[in-house]
Amino acid sequence: MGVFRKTKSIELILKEFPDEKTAISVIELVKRLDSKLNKTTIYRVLEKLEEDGVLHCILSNNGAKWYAKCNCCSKSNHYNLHPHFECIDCGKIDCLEIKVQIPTISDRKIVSSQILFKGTCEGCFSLN
Amino acid sequence: MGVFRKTKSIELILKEFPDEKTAISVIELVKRLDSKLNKTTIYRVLEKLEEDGVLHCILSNNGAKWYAKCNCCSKSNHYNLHPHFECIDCGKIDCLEIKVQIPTISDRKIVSSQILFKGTCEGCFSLN
DNA sequence: TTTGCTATTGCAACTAAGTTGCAATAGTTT
DNA sequence: AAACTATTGCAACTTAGTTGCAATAGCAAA
Repeated sequence: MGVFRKTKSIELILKEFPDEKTAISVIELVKRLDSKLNKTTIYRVLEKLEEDGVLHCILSNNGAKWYAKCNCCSKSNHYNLHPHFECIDCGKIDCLEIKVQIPTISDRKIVSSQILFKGTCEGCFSLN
Repeated sequence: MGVFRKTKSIELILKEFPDEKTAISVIELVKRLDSKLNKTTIYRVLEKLEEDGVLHCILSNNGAKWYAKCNCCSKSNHYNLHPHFECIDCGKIDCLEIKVQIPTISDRKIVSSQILFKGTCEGCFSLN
């Protein structure tokens, strides 16, 4: 793809991503923009933004889709090897700026990875 | 839970797991056992077997649930830190017998992880 | 500014994974 | 054999995500 028109939908959706670390679930996005955009549009715009290297997709522990801004991706090469963190208390997911060593395995070729750590986030951690 | 009765359902479902490495998707399991078991039963038995440390659950790249036999879990402590591998050619998922270094992050406490590598598996690798 | 092209959107209907409530069935213990 | 209750099957439901199509709206050229 790549025929990018500056539409209201793209603007509204991107406005929901405040920084490069915080992810938002599609469900939350559909709820927030319910009065302004159709859910089909939201799904389609997210898909396109992912293809174009603007957002990347994360699967939460229960299988729901979350999205976050990319800060080092290109259209052709999604740098999706950074790990994510899901808080088991508040449920939020964010990107971790650390690298995890990808192993080499004989007879197999690893081309990408999906790493989700679960635990207690900063906010919930300090509440205890 | 833990009130384990030796039922036909448990026997039939466990029979589908040939070894400790190969995972099966719930969808595949429902298809295979369609004539013998109701899908509700399958979901419920899998959930219980997971709680009891007999099986563990893996999320595939598209969010579908897969299960595989545990070989070092207990009821109270699921050892689910081993990574999994999903083949982008044939789609199969299996368990990797390697350890991945879990990092420490300040202000957060990691209690579990979910690591999925994607690429080409042994079988598909040798076909190319 | 207007026209025309076509990417994008909204709508309604659909698909499919997974869940729920309840009555019937079948392990297990006495 | 009887009784207790965990387990199962069924049907109906929930909900994330998809599809087809007609209407709309960016954008470029005239």
